[in-house]
Amino acid sequence: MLANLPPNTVERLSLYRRRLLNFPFEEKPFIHSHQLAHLLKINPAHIRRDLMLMGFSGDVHKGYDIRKLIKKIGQTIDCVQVQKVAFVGIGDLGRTVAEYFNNAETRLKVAATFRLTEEPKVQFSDVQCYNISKMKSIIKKEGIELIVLAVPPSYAKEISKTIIAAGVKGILNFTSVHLEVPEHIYIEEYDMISKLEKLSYFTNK
Amino acid sequence: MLANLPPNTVERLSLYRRRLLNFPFEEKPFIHSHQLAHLLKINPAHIRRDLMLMGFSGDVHKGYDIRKLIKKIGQTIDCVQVQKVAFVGIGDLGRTVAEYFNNAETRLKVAATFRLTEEPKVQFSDVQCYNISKMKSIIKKEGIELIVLAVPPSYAKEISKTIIAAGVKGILNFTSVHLEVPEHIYIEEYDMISKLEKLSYFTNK
DNA sequence: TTATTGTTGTTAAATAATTAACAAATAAGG
DNA sequence: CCTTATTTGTTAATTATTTAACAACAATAA
Repeated sequence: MLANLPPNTVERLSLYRRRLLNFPFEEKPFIHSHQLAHLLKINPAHIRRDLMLMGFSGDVHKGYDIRKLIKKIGQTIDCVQVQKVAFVGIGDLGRTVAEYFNNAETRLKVAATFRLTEEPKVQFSDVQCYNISKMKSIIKKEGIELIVLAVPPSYAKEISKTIIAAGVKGILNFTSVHLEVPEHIYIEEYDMISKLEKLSYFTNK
Repeated sequence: MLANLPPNTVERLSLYRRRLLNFPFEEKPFIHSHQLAHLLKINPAHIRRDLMLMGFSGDVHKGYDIRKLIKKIGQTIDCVQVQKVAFVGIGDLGRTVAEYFNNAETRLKVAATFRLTEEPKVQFSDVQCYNISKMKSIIKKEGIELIVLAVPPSYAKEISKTIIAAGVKGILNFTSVHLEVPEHIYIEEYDMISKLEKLSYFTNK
C-alpha cells in the first residue's frame, strides 16, 4: 500500500493487472512497455511512468517481468485486509465484477447484493442477495466497507443515509443524485446520463 | 451545437441542465453561480467559466435566467436530430436513464434494449426489449446510433463486432474488454473494476 | 572489439483542467 | 448623489495529466 499515487495512475495500475492476468505469461513471462500500451491503446510513456511511480523496474532488454509486476501492483494498490463490497440495486451488471474479484487474487470481495424488490434470490454463486430492508444489519455483520449504489433516484437519498449510518468507507455512486456524505467517506461519481450526452456531443462533431 | 468545448465542460453542462430541470424555476427564475455550484458541490468559477465558453451571459445582480440557460445548454450540447440509444445487456440500471431521456426535452431517446437471455420482455414503458439475435436488424431499422454495452466479457468482442457492423457512431463500454473499433467510432470506457480498486485505494490511505 | 539497435528510467515539455483574482457593473441604502 | 456590497465575465495562476525526449545501458551482429 504505497501512498500518494495520482488517482489516474491507480486506475491504470488496476487495468494493467487485469490485462496481464489475462496474458499467457507462462509462455511469455516478459512484456515491453509498448506491447502493453498497444493492448490497452494508451501511450507507452504512460506505462513506464506509472511503473516508475510504484518503484518498479524492468529489464532494459527483456522488458517487465509480468509475474513480478502483477505482484507489485497488488502490493501497491490492494489493501492489507480483505475489503468487502456490496451492490445495491445494480442487478446483473455486477456479476462480472463479482466474478473477477471473487476469483482473482485481489483483496476485494463482493459479499452481498441488495434488491429493492421483495423476493430475494441468489443472484450468482457465493454472493447472497438480500432484500434492502436487511441492508444495515448485513453491512455491519459482514463488515462491508464499499458500496456500489445504483438505485432509482427517488430512493437514493434515503438509502444512502442508511449506508452511511452503517459505517461504510466509500461509495461508487451510479445514481444521478448528489449525495450528502461526511468528509471521511470517499465518493466516486458515475453519471450515465452525462456520459451519454457527452458521447452524443462528440459523435456529432 | 457549438464546437470545440472541452470534454469535461460538456459533461458538466449536462449536469447543470439536469439539476436545473429539477429546480423550482417557476417561483425562482434566476440562480447565481455560487448557488448552482453549491447544489452540485463544485467550484462557482467552474460554472461561470463553462457558461462563458457557451457564450451565455447572466445578469450581474439577478444571476442566470434558468429557463434561458436550460435552452442554451440544449442548443449547445444536443444534436439537431433525435439520436437513438440502445442498451445491450444492461438490465434494470438503464431504467432511470431511459426515463430521463424519454421524458425530458432532450434529443436523446432510448429506443430499445437487448437481452442475452432467451425470453424477451418489455422492460419499461415505451422501451421495447428484444433478444440479442434481433440486434443488428433493429439497430438498422430504428437508426440507433449510440450503444450502452454491458454484457459479460466473453460475449463482448463478438457483440461489439455486430454493433459496429450495424453502423453505430458511439459506444459507452461497461465491459472490461478493450474493443477494437475503427477510427470514426467514438468510444467511452467505463470500467467498474478499476473504479472499485481506485475507491479501495483511496479509502485506505 | 566496436558499432548498431532497441528499451528502460527519468526529466522536461506540452497540454488540459481547475481555481483564484479582480475589474466592471449596478442595485440598494443611506 | 455617493458609498457599499455583490456578482458576473474574463484573464491569469495553479495544479494535474499526458506526452516527448533522451541518456544510459546491454545485447547482438559486424
